[in-house]
Amino acid sequence: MIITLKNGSREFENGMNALDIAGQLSQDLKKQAICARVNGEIWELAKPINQDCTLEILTFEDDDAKKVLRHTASHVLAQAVKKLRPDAKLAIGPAIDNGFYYDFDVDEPFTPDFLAAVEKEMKNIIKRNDRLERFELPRAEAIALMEEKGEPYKVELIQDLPEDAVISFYRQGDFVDLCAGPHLPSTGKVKAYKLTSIAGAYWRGSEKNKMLQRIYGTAFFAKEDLDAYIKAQEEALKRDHNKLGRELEYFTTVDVIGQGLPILLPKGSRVIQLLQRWVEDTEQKKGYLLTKTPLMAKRELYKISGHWDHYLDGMFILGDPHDEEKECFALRPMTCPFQYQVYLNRQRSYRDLPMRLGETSTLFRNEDSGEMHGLIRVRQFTISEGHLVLRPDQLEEEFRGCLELAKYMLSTVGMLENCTFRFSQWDPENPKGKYEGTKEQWEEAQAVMGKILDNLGVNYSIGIDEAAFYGPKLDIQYKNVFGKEDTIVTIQIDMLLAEKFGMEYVDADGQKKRPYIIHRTSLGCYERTLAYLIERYAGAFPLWLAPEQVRVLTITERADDAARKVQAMLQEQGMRVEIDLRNEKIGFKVREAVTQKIPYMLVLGDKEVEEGTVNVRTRKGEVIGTMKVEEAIAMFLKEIESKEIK
RNA sequence: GCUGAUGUAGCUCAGUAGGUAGAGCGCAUCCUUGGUAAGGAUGAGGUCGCCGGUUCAAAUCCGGCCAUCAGCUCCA
Repeated sequence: MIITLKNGSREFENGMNALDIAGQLSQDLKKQAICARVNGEIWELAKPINQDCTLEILTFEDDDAKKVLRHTASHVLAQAVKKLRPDAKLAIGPAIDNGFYYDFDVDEPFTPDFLAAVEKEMKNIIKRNDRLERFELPRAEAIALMEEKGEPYKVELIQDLPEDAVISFYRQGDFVDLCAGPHLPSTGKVKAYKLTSIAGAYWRGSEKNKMLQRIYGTAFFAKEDLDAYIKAQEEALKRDHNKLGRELEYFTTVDVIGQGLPILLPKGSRVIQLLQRWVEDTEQKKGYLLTKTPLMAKRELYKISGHWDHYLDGMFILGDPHDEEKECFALRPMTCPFQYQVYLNRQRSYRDLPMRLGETSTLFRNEDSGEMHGLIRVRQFTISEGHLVLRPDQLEEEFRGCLELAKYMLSTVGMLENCTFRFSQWDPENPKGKYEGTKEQWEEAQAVMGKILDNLGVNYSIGIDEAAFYGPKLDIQYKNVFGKEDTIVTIQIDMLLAEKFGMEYVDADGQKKRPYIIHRTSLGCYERTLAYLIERYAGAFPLWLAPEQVRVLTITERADDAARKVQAMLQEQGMRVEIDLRNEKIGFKVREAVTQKIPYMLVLGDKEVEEGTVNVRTRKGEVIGTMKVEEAIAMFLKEIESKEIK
């Protein structure tokens, strides 16, 4: 058979497996081989190859190989847990980004001590270096085997497989698990691993099911890689906005105010104000009209929009929602029906379109108590909301404009390179009745949006059942330091709410027509953005966004007057400047300013006072040196103007 | 909402055989006027998250609630 390798084709004997072939290529490769990619599919090394194909021998560098290693590690974990707690029922144990987990049903929850014991037992299993042997069984026998082993969850999994599915198992020593594979040849290859945490997780991801115990872990091929990963994790957690944002006094929370209701302290408020002004000014240049609409409305508005039926639980209600006799209000969970009233204010012509409406809009959502997280998931937040009312022929051009605006915003604040794009679609099954509108309407909206995204060359993944109830979305996603992903910017096409609110325009032919609407944000939720920026910069904001840009530090009180003058000169230019006149040594003042991540320090002593200069130093420890105040100001203003990321 | 962990001074945390509390940082006052990441002394500051129970006695044991953290579910 002819095997196409990375660097050319070669002939091999029929029936050889990937490991044998690797051995013929080089002994090093054979040693490092973890699995193989045969015609794009991941294969175990031991699987015989019987026909011409392309073959890639995968080492740990490859993401797919890491998955195989980690998947095998999850089996080792399960085997160890079964040894120590034979009563544990096995659920599922896949590889995930950066690691793996396994879910168990146990009467007594796992403890950290137990985790340590499991790690130890895993070591024994790895030492024994048992081979992982694959075998297949017919459906009835597969079910019988799992029933005999007392694994009801596995039985359920088998029962849900399609009739024609191949049902495979993997055996390592005395442990057998239902599994499609592929796996490493033996447990001894799991060299560097660590169990990281215990958590609850619902069986099959549904809150209606029993909550199981999940053990998370990670595995690498080499100890150094594991250590590096653990160190990187620790470093990442130091940037956690929920810690750093409080330490640096960007925000705080207070029990008596309540969950999900953070208080923005002066520094956090300043950053958000700077972002807001910039967003509003930029949108104005892009032709957006500014609106300011109420934060609450009568229940009747939400009945029209559909929120009353779909999201009553998510709203803060003022009054008795079930007493139809009395007036009942609700705080707004979104801006759409409010901003639509601006459009509806009078009859609109096709000449009025596109109409781009923007609003810095505060929203209220009654999130479940377990959902809140620092500034990323909160119950009251402010977004750069906007709705574009369009003729069909304007849809693509305006969608492009929204996407370009969002990308400009995200790249300016330094976040774009870590964003991913998700085309959020409905679930045609619509099991919970979440989505309104007809199949035809959904298919049309998704087709239009898909075409636009493809035309714009957006590199997106598809998220099924992630759409809004009224239409599909392009969600721009961002990950926090824990690797948890949330939406930072969203651009949505809506064909339902326009109809519900009776929005129309008179076209050139005199006919009344239904406009398309784009819902969009340009920089998303300001609280969330602030959180990500704190993590992105570890609190060291670019000069234009830094709440305190410059601090003037005096060496002796003889410099106090000069320091005040310098502060006044910088403030005159619109800069945010504080002075530190305290009776402390310069080293102490510098240390404090650096700890607080102030971009620039201006040191003033007798020498500078005499010369009328300032001594400029950065938070990175770079002493730029002595210069005239005017020179320093010019340098700062240039950096502010450019929004440079240093 | 669910699972687990946590809650002691403004902050970070000590306080296991139940006997009404400690440190560092910060804060205040005083001394020190110094040259680029911590000068020194003194002092103030706590219903030990809240409510209830057990006990002669609870920060410590038990129960309920509130809040925080991680994960799950959710996220218009």
